[in-house]
Amino acid sequence: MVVETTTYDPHGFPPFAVTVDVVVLTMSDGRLHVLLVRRGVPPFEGMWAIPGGFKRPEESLDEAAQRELLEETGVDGASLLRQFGAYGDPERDPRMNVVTIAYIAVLRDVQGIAGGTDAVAAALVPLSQILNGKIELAFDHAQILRDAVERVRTDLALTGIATAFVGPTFTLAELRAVYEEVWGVQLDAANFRRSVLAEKGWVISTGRRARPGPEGGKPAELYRAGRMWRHGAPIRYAQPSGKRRGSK
Amino acid sequence: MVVETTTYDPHGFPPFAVTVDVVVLTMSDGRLHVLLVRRGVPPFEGMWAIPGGFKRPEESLDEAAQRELLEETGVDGASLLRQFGAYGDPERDPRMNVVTIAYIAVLRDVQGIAGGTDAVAAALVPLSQILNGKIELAFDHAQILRDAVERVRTDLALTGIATAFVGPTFTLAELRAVYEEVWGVQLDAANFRRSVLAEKGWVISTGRRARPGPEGGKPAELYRAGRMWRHGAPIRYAQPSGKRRGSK
DNA sequence: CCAAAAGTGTTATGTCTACACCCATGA
DNA sequence: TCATGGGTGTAGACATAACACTTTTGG
Repeated sequence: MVVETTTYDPHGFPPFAVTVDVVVLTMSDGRLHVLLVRRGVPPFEGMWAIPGGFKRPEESLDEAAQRELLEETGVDGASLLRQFGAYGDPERDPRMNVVTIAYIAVLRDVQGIAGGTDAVAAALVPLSQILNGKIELAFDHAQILRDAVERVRTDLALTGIATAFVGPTFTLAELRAVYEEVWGVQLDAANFRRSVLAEKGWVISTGRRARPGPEGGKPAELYRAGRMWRHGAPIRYAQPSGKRRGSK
Repeated sequence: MVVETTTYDPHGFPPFAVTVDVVVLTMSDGRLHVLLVRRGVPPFEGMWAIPGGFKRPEESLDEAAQRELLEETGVDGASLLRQFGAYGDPERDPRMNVVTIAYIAVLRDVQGIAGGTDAVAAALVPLSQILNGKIELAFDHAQILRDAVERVRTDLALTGIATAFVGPTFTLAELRAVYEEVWGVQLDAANFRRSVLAEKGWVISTGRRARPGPEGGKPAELYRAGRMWRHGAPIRYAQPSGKRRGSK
């Protein structure tokens, strides 16, 4: 079979449609949200779906994902995109054979994130609504989304993805909230702080301070992300065993 | 653009060829090896390439990978296959637009691993020969292989992939050798043993013992993999900082 | 007997966790 | 002044790394 696999005829191949889907994740109101679009035509008319579109012959997969992200959110950021899976079951689209390459894009919460697109058709939906089955998604998009969340969970401990959820400057409480929400745990604020500050290069103090919330409290120091996040993360994966406390 | 992405015409899409490539990794003679096939026709005639082939319209990506693995190695094991990336640069195949979905398959070393295929055209090649550029690969296969190795490295700490490199029963030295070779580190045999035996469910003693090597030594106990490997690995990632010693 | 590799014991060091306590702010 | 969250200190539990030492084999 080696011969077959290495000497294929350029013209005798089965053609497929190739699409790129982008799972846009963001932290809104302390909760993980995903950007979904509502389908206007069959199949799955009226259902929510992950935004995506055809790969063009002249662009790479990464470029296609970047283009889709720009079209859907107005955000131009190749660095935010991360490919995490390909889906090609013959039945995944009832009309035709479609192979889709799925990407994750982590954005910090932006008001009017769906501004560049039709406001009625796109919305930020709380992830919990989908994971618990309250909202059904078109095609195999529920599975794709579950896989995306799982990938973000592991990437949180392995890469600097956490800093993509927060703004260019952030408090350590904001950063901690990302880990707590994505992993579903409570992290000790004191120990979290020490882990992140232990090594120079994770977070860099800006000297400025955030305004306390409406209920008071000491103003938190504002940091920006250091270079170390390119090589990993300072926080290890914590089991979601709710026996921890914050700094309430 | 939402409308465009959700209402595409089933007949107006750009067609692509979709292939599945399988990076078959194995531990041979204490070294990580990859199964390659030699191309018999242009382009890249005579060069080594990762085995693969077209996805068929009626099969899923996983099934296509499983079929390719069976055809190339005679091994039937869906559980060994792990999808890790998709590659679709327009220029990656000079003849046509090909999107390939790449899989890793970890096998224990088998004599005649390429037995089901043309023996002249397939071979197990030491990974070092490719990573250091001694052997050039066709297409973007060098990149695919680098990505595969990187994925195996992280999976080693996160999944039970280490046990796929060894046989159904194995000594702890064999298991340790997998980590040492893939990570490029030396692990303390005593501490490795304790980590793996600390929790019941990683390895299970068979009661039998392996024959010592040609240079003597105490016969090592033979273990089989427990159920815990489904949920992770007992060994944490160790930096390749050669300042450790084995139990020589 | 010796060399080699498996396997056990031990100890210093480092990391993690939990929680007490102080600080700075809004109301 | 009180409530709220930011930020520091610290003691015990736990994990890790290093390596001495014992065991069991082949030659």
